[in-house]
Amino acid sequence: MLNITLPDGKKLSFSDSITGFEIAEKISKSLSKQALIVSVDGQLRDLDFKIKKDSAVKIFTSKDKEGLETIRHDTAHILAMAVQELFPGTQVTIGPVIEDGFYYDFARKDPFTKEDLEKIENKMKEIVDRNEKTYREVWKRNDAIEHFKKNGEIYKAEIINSIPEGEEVSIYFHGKWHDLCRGPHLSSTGKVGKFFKLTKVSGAYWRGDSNNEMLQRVYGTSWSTQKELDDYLLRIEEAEKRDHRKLGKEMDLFHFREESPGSVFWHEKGWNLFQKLVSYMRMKQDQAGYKEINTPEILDRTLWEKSGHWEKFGANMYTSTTPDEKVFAIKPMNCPGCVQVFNQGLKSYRDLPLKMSEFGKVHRYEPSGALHGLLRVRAFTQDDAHIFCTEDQITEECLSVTNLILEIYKDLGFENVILKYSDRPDLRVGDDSVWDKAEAALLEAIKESKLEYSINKGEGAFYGPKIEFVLMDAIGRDWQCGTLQVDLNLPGRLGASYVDKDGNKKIPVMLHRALFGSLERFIGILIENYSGKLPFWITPLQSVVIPVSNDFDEYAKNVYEQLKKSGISAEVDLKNHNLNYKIRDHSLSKVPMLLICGKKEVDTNSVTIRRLDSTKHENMDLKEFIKQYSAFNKAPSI
RNA sequence: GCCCCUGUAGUUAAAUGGUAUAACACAUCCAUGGUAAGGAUGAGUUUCCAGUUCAAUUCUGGGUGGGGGCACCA
Repeated sequence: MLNITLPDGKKLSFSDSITGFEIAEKISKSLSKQALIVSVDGQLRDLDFKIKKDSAVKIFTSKDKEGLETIRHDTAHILAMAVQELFPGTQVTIGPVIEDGFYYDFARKDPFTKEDLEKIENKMKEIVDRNEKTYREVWKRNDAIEHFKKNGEIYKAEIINSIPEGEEVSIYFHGKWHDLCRGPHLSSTGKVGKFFKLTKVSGAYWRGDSNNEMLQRVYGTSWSTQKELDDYLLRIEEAEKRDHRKLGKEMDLFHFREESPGSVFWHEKGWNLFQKLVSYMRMKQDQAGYKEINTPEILDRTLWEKSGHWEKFGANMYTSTTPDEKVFAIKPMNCPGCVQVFNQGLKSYRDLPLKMSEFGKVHRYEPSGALHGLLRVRAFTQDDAHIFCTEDQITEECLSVTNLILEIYKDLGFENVILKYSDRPDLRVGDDSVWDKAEAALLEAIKESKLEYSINKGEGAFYGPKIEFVLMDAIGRDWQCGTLQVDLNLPGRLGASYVDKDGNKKIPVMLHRALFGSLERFIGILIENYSGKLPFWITPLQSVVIPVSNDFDEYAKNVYEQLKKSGISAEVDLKNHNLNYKIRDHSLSKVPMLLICGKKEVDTNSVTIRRLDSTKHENMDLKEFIKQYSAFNKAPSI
């Protein structure tokens, strides 16, 4: 007698062993058609897995995450089958499911071309039509290793070798083709359907290690219906439309050029946006008790040696040798400079916590392949601050930083924030006992903040553990921005101290924090989040005054002058073009408000507002307009 | 840095072993227009360095930039 418990609590009894498929059949005919895999006591299994003891069973269809992931996993196998049929001698390695799809890494001398992808895709569809039956076998480890070695699959043999002793080595067959795989899989290749597409090819290191050889990775996406596939492809297209590199060009915000890869040439409007963010943050930080400072961009090599940067960060540093052969480094971080400001003059425990902020421009020699528009550059401005405090103050200061960050994100329209906590990396400075303390204090602050957090093992900075603030944008992508790091190492290395109550010198704790992280990067994120239609108060060009014809140029100029005085940014468009042309022109560059001036407006001393993405006309008295909109010209929390 | 793709006016693209085309933008002129492109005229271009060739923007190699990934990371 065998008792099966279903997720709704219902129990079914069977006399003998039973498979998931048979249970599904028992429940309903339609379920048996839709069933893809099962879980038995929480373990995902094939539909034909023989259940021999009392178990809790759940049946998954394509509507479940587990079902869809299995479809993707199977599509990856079919990809590997197709590649090996078309290109004999190609070795298979791994082919996992990823967000929205899957990939498979192959070892092959010749690279796959775009045409190859098409051929492979057609072959995959053929394999689905062949509807090859899937079955699972468990092999002895050594037999499996021998078998794959004999077939020239040295990567597979290596993978089997690294499977822990005692774990089953399962081999899945789709017809004759077979692969080492944990499973589970659909019962046949036909079950996968044809709602997939191969999206790109790229290189990828074997086992993710850049010391290893490079394999060829084929990416694909796979869904359970044509509509889901179409929706996904549309979503990708929509995301491309908000690419900040494209919008930055269209909106005339910035550009890059060959003479300085990874460094931004800010145009007037982009720089205006940049400055609006800076002055907003100055105001917020001033309210929160920060003192703004500024330190040199170029500092002597010896300081970087003392701080540990020369050794641990040297590969990313720009250096400069002067005519008299002295070596300086262009700062990749602001911290050593800030500590020097702290070191100047004697500090008392009464001065703590001392919060020093700096909009510091740093340069880092990033690997060329990492550069990506504003999101990853070689020269960027950190909205940095260093908080010198006592060990007892760490938790409280961390909490106040967290609150400031959340407030600022909210002002800019990001309310969905999670934390990532990273502890000690392999490459680090300082004793483990010091790390123990720093990690504990930071973790305590996180717990008190009550925010959701995840742990990244070994991802901390070389001088201390850190929290990263990750925000979610309008289309669900997450971006790492702010960071908060506890540092019990640098102040000691650089000789920072304060006089404590008892008259003895003590070494302060230093917290490093950045709110947006990099202004450049944050602007990129803002542009993508808003598709270029930024909140009014940070929009660089808020209005353009357009006369209906030259007859109204004087009035339009007058309106423009008044707007400028009120702090609303404006241009007046007196070019030889008609109204339609100008509306199109400024709409494409995403000016939120166009102010149309003709006879009617002159007569009533008013403007007609035409908003971006609206064809409504709204006539408003000019004084009233200025009063209303200059009030909107600041952050929500100010 | 590694793998693949790629570099043509300000921008987006087209074409070619005999130095190149269009649209938009720009300039001048005409038109003076009420909510997403009015018309005419004009000026402007093959990423750099080698090689092959009578001839290279085109073919080959390299540098460099850009893109998609990997690795790295704010």
